[in-house]
Amino acid sequence: MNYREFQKTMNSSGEAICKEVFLENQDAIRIKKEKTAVKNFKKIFDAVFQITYEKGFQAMSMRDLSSKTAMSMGALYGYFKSKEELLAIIQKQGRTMIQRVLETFFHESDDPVTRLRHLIKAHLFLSEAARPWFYFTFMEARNLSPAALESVISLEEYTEDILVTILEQGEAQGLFIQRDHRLTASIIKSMQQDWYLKRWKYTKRDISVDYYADYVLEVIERFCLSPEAIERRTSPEPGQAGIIAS
Amino acid sequence: MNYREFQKTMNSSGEAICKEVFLENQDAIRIKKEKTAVKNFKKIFDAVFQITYEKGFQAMSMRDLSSKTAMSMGALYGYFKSKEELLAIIQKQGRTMIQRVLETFFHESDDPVTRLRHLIKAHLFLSEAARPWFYFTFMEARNLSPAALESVISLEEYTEDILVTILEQGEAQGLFIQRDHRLTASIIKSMQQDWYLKRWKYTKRDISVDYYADYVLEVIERFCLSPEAIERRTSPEPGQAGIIAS
DNA sequence: ACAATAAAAACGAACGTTCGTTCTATTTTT
DNA sequence: AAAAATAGAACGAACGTTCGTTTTTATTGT
Repeated sequence: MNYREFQKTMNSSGEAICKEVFLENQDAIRIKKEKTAVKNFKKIFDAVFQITYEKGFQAMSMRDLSSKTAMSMGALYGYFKSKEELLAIIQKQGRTMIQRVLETFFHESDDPVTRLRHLIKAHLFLSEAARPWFYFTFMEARNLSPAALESVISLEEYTEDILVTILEQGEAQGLFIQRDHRLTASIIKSMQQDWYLKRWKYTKRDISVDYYADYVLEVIERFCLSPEAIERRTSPEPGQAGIIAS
Repeated sequence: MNYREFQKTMNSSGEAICKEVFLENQDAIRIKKEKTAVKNFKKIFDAVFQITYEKGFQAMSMRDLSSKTAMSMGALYGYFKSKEELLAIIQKQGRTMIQRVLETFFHESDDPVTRLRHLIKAHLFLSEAARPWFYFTFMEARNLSPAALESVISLEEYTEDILVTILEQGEAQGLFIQRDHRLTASIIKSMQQDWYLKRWKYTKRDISVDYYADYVLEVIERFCLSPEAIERRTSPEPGQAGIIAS
């Protein structure tokens, strides 16, 4: 799987997310018609991501948001009760979206090795396709209420748990070396995170997400794979290890 | 080298940094006597780190800072010209401190392999000893002026350059495999960064910086070291590779 | 040793601005 | 003409910053 293939399986525009936001918060917002709500939620989210990427959410004023979206203050407040709630809505929707996609990719294969590959790639590709959501979730977590912050932490632990499970299964089947799997998972996550936190760097160097994903996989497999698993590696997916210097 | 040894080579308290801040900005601040300035700069920095860790710098009001430091508003403004300048001072001082320490560790050994080990460890240990400075430098970079932001980026690139240099030297000597060294350096940095960005996670799991450093080294060496270098590895420093499952 | 005096530092109320939010009049859509 | 959505002026609270005053510290003269 490469990024192009991944994109096809996703509804690329954020329209579906906006629709879900509308349906979930329908009682708390003033706008009645779905079409209007979805259109303007998209406008609002895009503007928030744009402004926030440069200044942070706290530094973004409602007047900034008003002028970027070309909506009046009164119009904006038809879509959320307060600035704090707007933050909470974005954070929550981002998290559920991420969690949902990762879950589908977890239940896709049986072999631990290919399962690990798919999951690492899926996570990276998703963070590429929905970069603003990932960046926002990470950088603006501080401003959340304690309860919401708990959810952020539990998502971090949840995604690690999935990786740990795979690594343990793999070890039981003799495919992975005995390691501190939890820490390995942490390290995998740190490399995934770098992709969307330092995106400017990789853009500048013309590094594609496919290239990056293969590199990360190579690092992890060199570290985790047992000698038997390495033997097996070259034949089933020949194009996979294209990075290794020939 | 472990963390305890590293700490001894550093002046642990931030007093030296505060003194330098005083001397560098002496013309811009109202306070005349070094002793008073140093004492209160330390109080101010500690308070800023504490408040900022929870809310971010923008969300911190000068009244927050006033009550946390137990200094009046008027007193505070004797130490910096504006809130923005306070941010710039902390950022700049943090960067020069980091750069200075890393430079000394770069010129410490000849062999690329031990040089790489020392540098990775030094970076991790420094981020442990001066965690608030690292965290602040990363998280509050957004609020900087374009010129100051350029400095942040150039420090990121500088530290990567050092790693790339070592990896290239090592490859020339047949100690490292041919790789995309720049990307390897990026990945090393991402793991180092995780240590201070997600410190709460590692604290919760009782993972020491020594343990983490050895784990990172093992990941990188498995990925980079040539077969000859691996052969050599067990004899010169026997205690080094204690992580590998026996 | 001790007032008297000058210098340094701290204080905190007050200023103008900007913030998030509200509300009613108006426009647009159905 | 009824309902839905937008406009933008207005509000009090909170912001960063200033400044005249008070308190603390250091220096001087006797």
